[in-house]
Amino acid sequence: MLEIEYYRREMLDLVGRTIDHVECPDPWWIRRAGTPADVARALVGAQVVAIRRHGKLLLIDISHPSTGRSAGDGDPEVLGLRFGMTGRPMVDDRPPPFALEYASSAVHEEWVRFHVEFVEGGQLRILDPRRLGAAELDPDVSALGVDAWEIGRSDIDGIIGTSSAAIKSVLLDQSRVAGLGNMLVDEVLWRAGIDPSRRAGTLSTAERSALTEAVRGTLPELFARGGSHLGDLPASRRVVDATCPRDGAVLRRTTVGGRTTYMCPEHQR
DNA sequence: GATGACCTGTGA
DNA sequence: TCACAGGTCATC
Repeated sequence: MLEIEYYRREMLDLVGRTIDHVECPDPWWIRRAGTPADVARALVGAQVVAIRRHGKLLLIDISHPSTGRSAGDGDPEVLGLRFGMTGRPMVDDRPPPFALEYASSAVHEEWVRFHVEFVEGGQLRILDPRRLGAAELDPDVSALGVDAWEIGRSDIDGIIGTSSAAIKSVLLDQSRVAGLGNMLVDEVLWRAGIDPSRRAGTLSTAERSALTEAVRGTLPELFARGGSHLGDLPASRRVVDATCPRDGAVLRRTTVGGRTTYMCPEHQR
């Protein structure tokens, strides 16, 4: 999600431009939006009005000044972009501002899944080697939970509810809280001193406060450092026999919610 | 709520 | 050669 916020800021240059041409070399990548012809029909002639983010979903607000029609008559108002793990945008041929942890920084033409050219010049290209991302028209933002960046202490009880699932699974559930991925959740739970496999509903009031503060502290801090992989429990420690930077214990590698999980058996309980 | 499939580049 | 990465979705 931190990466998506970088992308959002990078793409702010597109605001005000009018879409002249759309290419969808990979129909798989736009499957949610229909066929390449559907997408072209929906986007060409539209103007980029704003670029927002909710969780991991990037939202491009568009208007259709040339048609003279008002909203609500069927024209899409939002283009949604999901980047998955390996997707990244290139704006006007500028490379993304940083490297991804699990993806090559190379630019292969065959990795371009989505390509938009603008009347005023320049273009937006989405590269996604592993094809985990997707484009979507008018995505249902209401299906997503509160944005993790905006989370407050009062949100936590609603997020956890009466869930008996592992707290890690709950935090990864985008419909409860949007924006936390596998590595960020591990980092947050490590900071809060909470075992990822703990049943969510069993968290005490103090633990819920610690969890909230961990989320609120971690996101701005790691954003400033440059990405999700640069936490105190960084990607470089997600290896066998790595030790906890807090107490020196050997980190445990487990599976929680179907995801590889690193945690400290000494201080996460 | 839990599990596995899906996508494919990467590194052992 | 093959396990693994993780966000999302289908299925139980």
